Amino acid sequence: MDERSHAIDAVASYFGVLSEPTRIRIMHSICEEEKTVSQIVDEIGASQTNVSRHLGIMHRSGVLERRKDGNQVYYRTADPAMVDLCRSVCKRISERMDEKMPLRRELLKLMPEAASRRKQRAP
Amino acid sequence: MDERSHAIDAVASYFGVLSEPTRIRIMHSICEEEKTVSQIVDEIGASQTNVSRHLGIMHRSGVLERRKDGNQVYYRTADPAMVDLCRSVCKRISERMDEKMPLRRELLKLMPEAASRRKQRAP
DNA sequence: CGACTATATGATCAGCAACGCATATTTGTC
DNA sequence: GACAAATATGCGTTGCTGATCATATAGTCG
Repeated sequence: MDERSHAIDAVASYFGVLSEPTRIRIMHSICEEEKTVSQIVDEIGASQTNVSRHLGIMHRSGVLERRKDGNQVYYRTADPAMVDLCRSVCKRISERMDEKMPLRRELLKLMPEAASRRKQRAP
Repeated sequence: MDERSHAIDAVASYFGVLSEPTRIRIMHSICEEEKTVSQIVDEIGASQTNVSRHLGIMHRSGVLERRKDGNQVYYRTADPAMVDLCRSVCKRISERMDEKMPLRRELLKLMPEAASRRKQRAP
């Protein structure tokens, strides 16, 4: 494994950290201010086990930092620059979604169930 | 599944497309100019089947566009803005890698053959 | 038409990643 | 020390994903 491959793996791995809906929710939840595990659990509505696992993954891969305060653990984003970049990506994706489905909003108003059943996987 | 969940899934899914080393190689290979499948296969050194599959995934998820010319198929990036964003992310990750391994440069100086392999663009 | 090249795809298998459950660990409180 | 709260982790299950093989489709050339 040469240096280039290592760099490529690192980049892919980083994107992989952001490729989970739950982890995106976590990012969104704490991108402005640090929060405890319990707070995050309450906000995103996932099990404590699961949130703790995802936080561990994000922390080990350098996306998040942790701070312990007594009984609780606060997590925060490790790199403001990266957060901004991710924000830009998310924004751009939203724009593209709108371009591709301009009727989306209207459809959701007209047929909420059909619209939500509409698409399950976007491979 | 409400609208917010759908957006979150879309974002995670998009990052998922970029979470594969082979797909990062493909992106890197064609981010400047469109290329045929064969060209990409030769450049990144993966099987034709595999490259074709990854190209299919990237195309279906809107990352790439295709153009057919006779016998061959040209692929190109679909969104220059997104390419720039990804470039920024990659750059930032590299910086973070350097921060984490400050001895890296020194090690490379000590092992010249590794260093000489370091930065090679396809001719 | 037949041979050849370029690309895509169905079937299959292995590996991994996410989840839930139960449990461990740490810390605060009485 | 006993107990409760907050967080982490080992284990087993399950579903998704990527790689490979064989084959299909489409276009080119003679």
